[in-house]
Amino acid sequence: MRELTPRQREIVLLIQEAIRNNGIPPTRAEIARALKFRSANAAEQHLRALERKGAIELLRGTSRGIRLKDAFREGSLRTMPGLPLVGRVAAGEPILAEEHIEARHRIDLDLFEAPPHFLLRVHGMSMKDAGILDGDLVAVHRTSEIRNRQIIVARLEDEVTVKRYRQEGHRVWLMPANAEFDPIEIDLREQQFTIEGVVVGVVRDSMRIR
Amino acid sequence: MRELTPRQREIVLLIQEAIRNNGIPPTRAEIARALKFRSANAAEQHLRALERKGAIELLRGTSRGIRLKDAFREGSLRTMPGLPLVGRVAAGEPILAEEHIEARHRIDLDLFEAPPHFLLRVHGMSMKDAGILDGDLVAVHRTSEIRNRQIIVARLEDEVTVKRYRQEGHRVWLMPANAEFDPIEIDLREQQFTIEGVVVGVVRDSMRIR
DNA sequence: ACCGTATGTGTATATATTATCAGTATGTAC
DNA sequence: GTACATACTGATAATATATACACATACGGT
Repeated sequence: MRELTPRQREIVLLIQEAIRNNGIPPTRAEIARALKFRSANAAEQHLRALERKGAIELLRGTSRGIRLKDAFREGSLRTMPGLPLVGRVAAGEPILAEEHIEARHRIDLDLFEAPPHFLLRVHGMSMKDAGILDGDLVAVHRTSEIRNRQIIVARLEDEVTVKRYRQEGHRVWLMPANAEFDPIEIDLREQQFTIEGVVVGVVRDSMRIR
Repeated sequence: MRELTPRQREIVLLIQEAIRNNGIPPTRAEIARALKFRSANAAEQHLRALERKGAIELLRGTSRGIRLKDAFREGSLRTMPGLPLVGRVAAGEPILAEEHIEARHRIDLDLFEAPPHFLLRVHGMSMKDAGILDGDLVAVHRTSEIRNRQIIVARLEDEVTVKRYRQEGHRVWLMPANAEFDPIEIDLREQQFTIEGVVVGVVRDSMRIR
């Protein structure tokens, strides 16, 4: 999508404001009035340009038929169903299978350093020293590009696990953050091993006394 | 506000759906079409009734000028400014003073066991063993009703601190969750001590390698 | 020099939409 | 029994709105 011009950004802001304040998008005449155009057609031209650039969608023959595209819609949280919360994952099934989705939670995505794609409930205390406790939710960004020492979500023989990643050549260690647990060593040439994503955040939803 | 009739509820649902799907409220004719009225005036009459009952507001002389009142608006998250994120708090100032609010973050409130009122950035490692690390955000529910062993946000001589609470008579201990730190003992008869709230959750927004 | 895009003015028109008037029918509160 | 809200049909007037067409200026790229 090409960049919007300053004037075009003003139009988008105006549309957002109208929706926020009045609950309805503006008419061409209202846009013209707000920006002191003497002709409503100036607004029409701007809207056409914004549609060409993919910022909005115009519903033909419909009054106030201006729809902001996702990237320009405010509070996309509202329309967003929310991040799926994945509980226990059964053997052999994809991690985001509908059956595993216990709930959906809406969270500002820009709270995290990379946008999470789902939340996963962690079982066990193997990452205790990294501040990830039993029952915590980890926010996971799906990617296979990971670096050493990042905390990742991996799948090892149908078991989903959260560990710190370390690789040297064809050998991978999944390092717990708890002295009571032992590292898991994997030989990439021999073993089935899938990286589901990288942990970008933690949400603890219960402060039960431990 | 009087109860809505079943038919009136249908109209409200239709308006919500139109806003959700198209981004704009429906016209009288569109309502009539959807509900198979043969006259748009039926829709008009329903809208007038809904306005009398306070469910909607009609903008006169405005196409699609239907505004849902708060109680009927979906996704109130959208209009919600979000939880204030409180950074360092200066001495002598209220914790929620505007100057301390670094940002606002929208999070489903029902994610936590009690609705949080604000987020507070934690400094230091004194609660490490409770899974609260330096830089974490704690979700705080403002209340002064607290029980022993709960993790609370307190203010001690203009210092804001997160600790586990323990009280016996007029003596209070603020217990760190880290052997390297010492408990803080307070005599309620002598010292200034304010409870800002109870920690109901934790959000870690950066997984920097520690 | 010429073209495309951005940014407008000004006029006109078809149509989308609100709004009002005149009815019909049903239930319910008083 | 009669007032009043609900739940519609049907028609029409008034106006709100989208959209097309003609024209102007400025600016950057080729």
